[in-house]
Amino acid sequence: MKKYVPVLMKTQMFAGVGNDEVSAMLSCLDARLYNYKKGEYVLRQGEHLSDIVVLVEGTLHIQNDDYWGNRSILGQIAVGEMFGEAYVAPESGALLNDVVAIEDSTVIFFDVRRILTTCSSACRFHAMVVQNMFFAISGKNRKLVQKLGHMSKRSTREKLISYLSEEAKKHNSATFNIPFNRQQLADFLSVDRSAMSNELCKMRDDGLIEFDKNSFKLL
Amino acid sequence: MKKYVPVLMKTQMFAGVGNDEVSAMLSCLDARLYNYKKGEYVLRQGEHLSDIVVLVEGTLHIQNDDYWGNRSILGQIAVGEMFGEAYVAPESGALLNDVVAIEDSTVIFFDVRRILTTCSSACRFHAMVVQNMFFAISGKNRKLVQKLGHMSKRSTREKLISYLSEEAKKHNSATFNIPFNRQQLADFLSVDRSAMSNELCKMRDDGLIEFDKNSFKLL
DNA sequence: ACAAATCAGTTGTTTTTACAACAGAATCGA
DNA sequence: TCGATTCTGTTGTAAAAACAACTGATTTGT
Repeated sequence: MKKYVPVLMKTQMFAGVGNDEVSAMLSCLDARLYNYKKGEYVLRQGEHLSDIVVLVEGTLHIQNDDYWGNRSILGQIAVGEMFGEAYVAPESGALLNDVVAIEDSTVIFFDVRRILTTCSSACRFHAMVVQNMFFAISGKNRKLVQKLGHMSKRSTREKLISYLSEEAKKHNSATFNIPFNRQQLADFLSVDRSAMSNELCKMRDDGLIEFDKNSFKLL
Repeated sequence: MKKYVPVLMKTQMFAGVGNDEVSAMLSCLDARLYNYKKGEYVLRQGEHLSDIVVLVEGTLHIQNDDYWGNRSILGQIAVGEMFGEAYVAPESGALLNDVVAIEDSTVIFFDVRRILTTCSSACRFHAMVVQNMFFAISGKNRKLVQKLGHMSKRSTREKLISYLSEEAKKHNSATFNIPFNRQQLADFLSVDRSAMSNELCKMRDDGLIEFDKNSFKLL
């Protein structure tokens, strides 16, 4: 376990916590290390979870199979990222997705109750971890709400307007660069790339926006 | 402030905390009470927030104006609900929405750092509040991810398949009732009601599902 | 520097969705 | 109970998006 302390130190969860403190907290947080071979399941749909999990080696996929067996990959988890935090609330019910190792992987499970219940003064940094976790989920929440705001628009143009307006607000300027190329933006907004490209040009023709590559200007 | 302790006790934030304890914690959490007349802004786009806010009287709307001034109402906040929790992380940047009182309203602001930094032993229930907050936002997260999973599907049929599959998993059964009528389900999935109704019937004709009112069965 | 790969825009066709308008069934209220 | 309202399904039409295929521009790697 000690081997992975440097990895843990770089995670959001342990941001600002020193090497020795992380080591000291491992037992206090009931950290358990597990290895998975490529193809093995880390978490299964239907299971109940009361741990927050951090990937310290390898790569994982979050997968979803619908009732008729169609599989879709919802996301990829890279080293240092945490998952499971959305399912740890007592009332959250069973997991609805699978988490699978797509290469040999190692994860560390942390009991959420041990995280949230500050223990003896032995771990002075415990409160810091709680804050880190809270802000991490809070930030995730914000991103989800924002994305949902765009996605809930019916037309491609409305989605673009929603997204671009928000970027302008974030940058506090009508001119800004976006962190996506066209395909990525289309994927982000769940629309067809060529249709979106087409719509962007129409919006330019209508005098709503100007753009050049990743640089946009709202008029 | 004391007047609203019974309201606070019913909130997710203070679940399981007794009357006297809530009262005692108000100062420890730096609770500040504000009144707003109908039409006044509780929070404004562009502001920075480091408080979690609980509505104790009235009704609020979360509004969003795009760059060209088109307003959309993202949601309504009822008595006992909290908001702002997605923006309290230090790195979250400015608010992107407005919160407006649509009738005379009263809210209580709680400094998030005071919540997360457990104080002296005076408030034994402080840890409980931290847990409550954590689970609340974690649960919100889960709902958002799930909804996003449906919304990211391109066609109405795929959205329905995604939603119905998930309901089946939740109920652990191929037969279940949904908590929406047709219009509400259409709004939830951001599609047209009549088109959705049409698609549901096609899915029935294709032998995928059976349904009667709110009761569905996957085949 | 050059070939290969990636990226952005364009066009035409097909499919899907939104929209509007309506009808029958179910529900609600007086 | 009766009228009004709400809910659900149906249909036709218009609008929009997806899809496929292609072009030229830009970037990348050797």
